[in-house]
Amino acid sequence: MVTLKQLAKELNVSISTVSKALNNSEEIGEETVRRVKELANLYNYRPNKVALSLKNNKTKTIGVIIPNILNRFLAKVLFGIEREASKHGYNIITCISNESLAKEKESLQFLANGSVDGFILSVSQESQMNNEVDHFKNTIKQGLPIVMFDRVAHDVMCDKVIVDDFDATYNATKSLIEEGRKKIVFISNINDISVGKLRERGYNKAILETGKLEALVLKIKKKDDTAKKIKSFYKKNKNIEGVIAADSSSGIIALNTAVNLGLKVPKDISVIAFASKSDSNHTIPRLTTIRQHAKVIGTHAAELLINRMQNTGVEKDMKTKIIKTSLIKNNSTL
Amino acid sequence: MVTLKQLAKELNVSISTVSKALNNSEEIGEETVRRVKELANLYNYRPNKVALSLKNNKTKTIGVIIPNILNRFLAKVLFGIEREASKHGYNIITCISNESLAKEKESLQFLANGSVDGFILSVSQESQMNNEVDHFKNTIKQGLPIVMFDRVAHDVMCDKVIVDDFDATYNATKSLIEEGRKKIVFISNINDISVGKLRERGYNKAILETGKLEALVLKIKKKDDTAKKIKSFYKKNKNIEGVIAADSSSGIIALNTAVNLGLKVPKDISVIAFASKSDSNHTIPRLTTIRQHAKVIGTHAAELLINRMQNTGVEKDMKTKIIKTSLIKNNSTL
DNA sequence: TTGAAAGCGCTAACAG
DNA sequence: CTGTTAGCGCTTTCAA
Repeated sequence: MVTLKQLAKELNVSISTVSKALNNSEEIGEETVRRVKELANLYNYRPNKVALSLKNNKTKTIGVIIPNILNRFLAKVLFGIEREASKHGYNIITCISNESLAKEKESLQFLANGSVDGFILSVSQESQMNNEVDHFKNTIKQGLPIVMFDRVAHDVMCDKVIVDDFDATYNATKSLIEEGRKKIVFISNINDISVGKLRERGYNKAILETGKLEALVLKIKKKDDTAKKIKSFYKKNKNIEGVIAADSSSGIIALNTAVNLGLKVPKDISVIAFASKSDSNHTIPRLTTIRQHAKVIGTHAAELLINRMQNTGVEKDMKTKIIKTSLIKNNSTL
Repeated sequence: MVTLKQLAKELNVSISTVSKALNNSEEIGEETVRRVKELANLYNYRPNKVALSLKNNKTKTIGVIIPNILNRFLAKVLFGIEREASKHGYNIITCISNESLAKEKESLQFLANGSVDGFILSVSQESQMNNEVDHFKNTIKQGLPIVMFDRVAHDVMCDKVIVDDFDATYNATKSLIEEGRKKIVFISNINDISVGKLRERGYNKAILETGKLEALVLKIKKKDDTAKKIKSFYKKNKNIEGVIAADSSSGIIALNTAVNLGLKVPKDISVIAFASKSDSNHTIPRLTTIRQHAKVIGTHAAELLINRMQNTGVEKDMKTKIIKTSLIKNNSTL
């Protein structure tokens, strides 16, 4: 990489002259500016980012810590973050916590040494289960803003972007009830994280409100064979007419298993799941989904953080944005 | 963030004393070391990463440029890269090219200003279609090593990690032939990228070798409705007995569509696809897959790059690692 | 119109 | 054993 020093030497002027010329300072003579720019172009000069960061005490870099990159929703949010950040001239450094509190802490520490100007993150499962939030609070105390999305820690004061999980399942369940479905089951493999619990509550409320239907919940553990579990559930509980799935995997498998057992979807049974467009393209009939608008969530998170970083913490009121889900009716519902 | 300066002031010693004490230099007195470390601990001192980068002229950061984070394979590779990099104390800065040449170039330029010590990337579709490689060559000429994975540019001299795409479909196709399948179709939605073409050739070779079977290729474009296209293909070409899919989406839809048309899988028709474990868990019967060991690819790519960066380009011979795929037989084949 | 110098935070050679 | 100084690449104030 060429430096100002080298350009200066070759042009027989001082470093500061070169710097000013490249930054279009009024101070420098027209001719000099021309010469400097010409040579800089020739050598494809780019100001050293590290030096600038040191000088300005900011890196124009965002640390993103996500629990699991293989989760399509989280990957999509990351996509949204990257796009928005990139638009504003920010880079993102990505760390994957793997749902582990230790890795989450470590990443936070590792980046809170001048590597980044702020964080966007979704809380790991382990942190949520242990209700551990000190590492977040410490980071914020150090002057590094955090924006949390989706799985947030409510007792940490920071900007947040969340989904209307409760309403989403409440409405989805009601829509099945309106179809005339009686035996509706809620299936989830994310019952130990905050959003999973909210989704279950939304379902429960809708069921309880009817005053006659009974709540049926099937919780799937990581180590379970989902297909087996759902199949045996269908066999034990005859005449299930509706499925609300808290995650795409459960939803897809619930649909396919129903078909496999000879049920007609949606004639005999309706299925709705939190899932993506591509998921619904992969089932026959196409899965009715609750869409979370992951990219939008990412965009908003990045926006909030960039604002916060630029207004150097002047506003102290923290915002929580709720991105409403949409119920996209495809062919797995009436 | 606390700096050496502040610690020095508070302790009434010089900055270099503090620095040396923290770095366990022999030069400093035991008592001083103790005092310094104590205060540093109290204030949770961390050496400023940016200052270190400037000083050492390296950032311990890897730039990763991937075409599409929503592609499960690529996301998995990213996971592998992150894990390996993290193990060696490296951070990763992620850019998403979105299959665009312009964005790829821009990301490369944007990071080649001291932000990163090297790159790991998979070539964007547009770059591959236009056979554009100058931006890679320039980056390497600037002294920044590149490791390419999966979609590589053969005429760029750099380390590479690839998959045995040709052999994978060749072997998969042969396994269907050995099952006694006659009408075997190759379905692909990635026909404009290098690996897609290799996969088609592997299939063709196996078919041609039989001397009697006929190659049948169904290419799907991004804008196509895959389900519709496959359905009408099945209807026009009666008695298809085997499917080799170059991508998971085509494979899943081919399987589901067959079932939907009343075919028995695998009795009437076998399906094999490049896909992940979770994909095969999402179909009934479970999809037989060609696994690419994406995480391993990521691990190797990171290893190669870290080696290259540490051996300051002494070895000039570039390595190409081939990660062999595995054919995992599930229930969509005999 | 140009240049010298200081400073961002750190390390390390050299001096005391 | 501790401190001074220079330097990484850059910007910016102040001096010429």
